[in-house]
Amino acid sequence: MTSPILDIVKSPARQDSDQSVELDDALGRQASLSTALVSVFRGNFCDFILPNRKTTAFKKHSVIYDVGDRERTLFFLRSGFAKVGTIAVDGREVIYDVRKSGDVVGELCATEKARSDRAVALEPTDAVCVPFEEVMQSLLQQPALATVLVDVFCRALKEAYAQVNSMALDDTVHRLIKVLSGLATKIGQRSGPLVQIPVYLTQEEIAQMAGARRERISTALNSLRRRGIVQYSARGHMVLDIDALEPYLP
Amino acid sequence: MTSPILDIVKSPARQDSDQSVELDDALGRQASLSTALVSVFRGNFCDFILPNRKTTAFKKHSVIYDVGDRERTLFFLRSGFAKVGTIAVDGREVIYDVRKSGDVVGELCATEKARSDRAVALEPTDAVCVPFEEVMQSLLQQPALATVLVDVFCRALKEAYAQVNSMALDDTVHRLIKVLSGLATKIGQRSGPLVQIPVYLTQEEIAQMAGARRERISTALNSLRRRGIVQYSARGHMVLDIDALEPYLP
DNA sequence: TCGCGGGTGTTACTTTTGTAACACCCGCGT
DNA sequence: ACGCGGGTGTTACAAAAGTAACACCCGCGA
Repeated sequence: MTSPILDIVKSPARQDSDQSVELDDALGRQASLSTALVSVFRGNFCDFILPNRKTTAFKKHSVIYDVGDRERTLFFLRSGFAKVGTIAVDGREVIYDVRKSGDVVGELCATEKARSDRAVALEPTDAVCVPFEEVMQSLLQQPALATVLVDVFCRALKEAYAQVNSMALDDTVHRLIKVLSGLATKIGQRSGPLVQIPVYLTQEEIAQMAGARRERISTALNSLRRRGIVQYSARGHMVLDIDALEPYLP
Repeated sequence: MTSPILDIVKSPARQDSDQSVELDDALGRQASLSTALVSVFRGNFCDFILPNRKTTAFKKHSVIYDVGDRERTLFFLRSGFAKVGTIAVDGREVIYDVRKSGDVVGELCATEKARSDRAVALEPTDAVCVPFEEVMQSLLQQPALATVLVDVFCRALKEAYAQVNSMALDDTVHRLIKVLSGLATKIGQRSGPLVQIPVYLTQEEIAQMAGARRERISTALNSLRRRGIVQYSARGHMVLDIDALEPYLP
């Protein structure tokens, strides 16, 4: 993954004063505003399910599980990031969500024999892999954990519905804005009015999240940059100005 | 709700031989091919949660719960049909799903303080209303029920993702086809190669399920009728020829 | 019985989106 | 050092979807 920032920053589309801002990992690592998936490591989930299990390391871009897989296991992310989505028969890709350490991935196998979705590591990622059967068994011994599991599903469901809304009602630009602000609240690292997205996502991937063509996203992104809503940090990571973003939101 | 069948059947768009077929309630009521939401009445859910509770009757078109509601209760449908969806600030509506007796409705309140969705009875509908708290409590006493609840959420999530796929990848006609075949498998009543949809849905509602304008749905529906995929029964209920439908599906 | 309201069918027009094609820039490996 | 490949920016053009407007048909209630 190269980081063609200079290209972007100097591109003909640039007309204003957004210097590539200096944020990278400088202010990062502080409280992210994640509200997406409950951290399954609180609520004793870790105490019950995770101890004495080895974590598996996934390399960047490696497939954690894929469409058609028949193994039924949940992945508890301990570090890194993963995109979850699917690939249609014709090869076109859709991304439902990006998840980070503390989130679960692979929940859908609860009702499936063969997976209909897939997850791919966006960065080097460590995960604890637990067979679905064993998750359900620890639920029998520790019923309070059910709350956590229900919460995981419920949040995912709510977000999926939000995505349906956006696709049904919004145009490309507003879908993009929702994708970006979703990323900001889920995995963003805040510093003042700016939020940095700590993973590198290609325009193609953003397009797959927004349900639009990459070319449109490219144009929309530049229009947002001219309005000061989007910038790029030194490492090519996106930085959002949430104050500037908010007025466009609902 | 009027049933303008004659209008439809005799409309200028008609060019072939689809007589309004005689099926209504004649062959109905037999095993529907529902696979959508697990019947929560199996698996002892009813034994534990539902006995000694009164069922509430909802009139056709009455709102079971609405966007913004702060009460947290699940509704276990015992008869009838309900659409679940939402209304945007500008009034535009989106429908996520149609559910029938045996299904739950209102699950989303598990993580919300204020509901972001709404459910409306499509027919006179009876439901057992159970506060979410009590559901979780019976889970503590009867941990095996967790399987059922997880299943409910997981199926809803899987279907929501399918909807996202369709909106991202399909054009209007294919989205319509998926909506129809989804209705067929969820609430359809089968008789031979034909499946009847036992609720009356306006084109507007179908459009809200497909994420498209009513006008397009009207046209697409007529094109499907000319191809023999869709017919109307005597009471204005849709009837699908699943054999004719299948080739268009994936 | 007359008119109204709701649902449907259809069309001309506008807007949005997708498609195709290409140029550019960069970093990397040969 | 050079070229290649991947990611980005941009445009002209074609296709799809939304908009607006209207006609029709029906059932129902005044």
